[in-house]
Amino acid sequence: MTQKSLTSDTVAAGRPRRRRKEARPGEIIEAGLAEFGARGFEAARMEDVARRAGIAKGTVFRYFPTKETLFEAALTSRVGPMFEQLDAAIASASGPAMPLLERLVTNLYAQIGDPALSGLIRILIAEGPRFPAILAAHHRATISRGRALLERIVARGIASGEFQPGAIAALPMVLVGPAIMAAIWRITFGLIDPIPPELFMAAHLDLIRHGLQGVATGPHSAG
Amino acid sequence: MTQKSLTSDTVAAGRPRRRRKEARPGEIIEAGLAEFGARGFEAARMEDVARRAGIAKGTVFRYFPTKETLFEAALTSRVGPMFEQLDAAIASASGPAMPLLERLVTNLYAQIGDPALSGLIRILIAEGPRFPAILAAHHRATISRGRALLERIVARGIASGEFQPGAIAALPMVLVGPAIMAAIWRITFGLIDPIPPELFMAAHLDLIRHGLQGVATGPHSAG
DNA sequence: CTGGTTAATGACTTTTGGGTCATTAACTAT
DNA sequence: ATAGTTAATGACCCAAAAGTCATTAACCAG
Repeated sequence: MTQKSLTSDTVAAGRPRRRRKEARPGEIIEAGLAEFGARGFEAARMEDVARRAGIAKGTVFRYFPTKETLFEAALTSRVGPMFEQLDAAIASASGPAMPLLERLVTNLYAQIGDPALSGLIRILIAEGPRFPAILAAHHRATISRGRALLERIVARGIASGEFQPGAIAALPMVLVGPAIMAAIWRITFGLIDPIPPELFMAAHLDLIRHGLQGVATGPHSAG
Repeated sequence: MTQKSLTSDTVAAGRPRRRRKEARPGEIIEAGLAEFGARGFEAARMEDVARRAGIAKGTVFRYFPTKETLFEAALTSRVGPMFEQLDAAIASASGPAMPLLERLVTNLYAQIGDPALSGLIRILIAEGPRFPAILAAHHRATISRGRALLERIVARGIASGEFQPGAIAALPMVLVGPAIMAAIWRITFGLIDPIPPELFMAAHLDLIRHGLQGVATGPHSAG
């Protein structure tokens, strides 16, 4: 009597139930990722997550005891090397460094097009301070690896005399700055003022190429 | 009798009241900006905004009828040309374009250091989709002006033969990509893995310089 | 077919926080 | 002083959403 007023006549009449213990967690995580990405942690509703996953709200809580748990699980499911194949390619490649760098940048722009990645980026920026552990996990698994990859390419280019040592070599990260900007642009002003990724990438590659090859300037440069 | 149980003996005992009709809105906006920047729109608590502004919760609502109103007022208070002086400087300057560009970039890094701007950036990225009008306002007032400024500098450099036309000239935005990346880095991995802004700026300037001056390559370039 | 196990359900409980308003008191004009 | 005006207050109200759990029914073993 403490709960429920419905008795035998109150029929659920919803969609048929299905018992799918194995598949649920993954589906809930996908739904959660979508909701968190679209609304942010606080604004996302567990009931919407459930609806998106095609189940009842209570079911979500059977698999993830709290909203925070789901959030962490969802974001942790996405930590992982984005550059695995690239990494291998770099290790086995023997030619000049520039094509490798171009390949990395091209790869980056391909990833940026994926809405799932946009969502992830937005979440990390928005909720980072509230979930530092998640930030650290992504830093460890994705960011620092990407950075190491870049550093390896640049180091190789310098060793072969293809690239000039200097401030860029000290922080090869800057080389992907424009791609980061493209990603941010997409998730902010992309709707108001879209910029074709090809345009961005072409300008980016131009910038990198001439920057890294360096100008054969003597002690004086301007004319 | 419908409200309040406190009678004459229940003394507030808080800090002394002060009537400051003129100063309140601005102070509340500052407090709101800080809270929204740190937590995001949903997670920010009106009571915390009040505490930060040194007033009672009810007072906030005397000036801003809803949380949304405060949010909009706070973000709108920050729309405005970030590049006003720079704009004037460009208009009156007559020398080569490169120093102007360097000045713009240097200026950008100075701004990035300001935590208020970091907060603003985070808010725009996180809450943009929920408040498209605010996004549009910033695009109009700040972004598109900055872009126009950049374009003017690059156009001038090309006219004088200082810069090469090409993909970069078609999208001068890429030239500030690394600064955007630095700002994003700061608000995400800045605590875990800090990068000195000088390092970023030095690499950025190197990248720009050699990219824009172009390499005097003949039909073949590699050696 | 049948009884046992447990995944799934959603009405319900609880907590949280936006928003209200009767009361208080700061300031002002006389 | 003192009465009038209204800025400021915070206890309270209530809707919304996280989280609970008694009940239901899918699936399976025998």
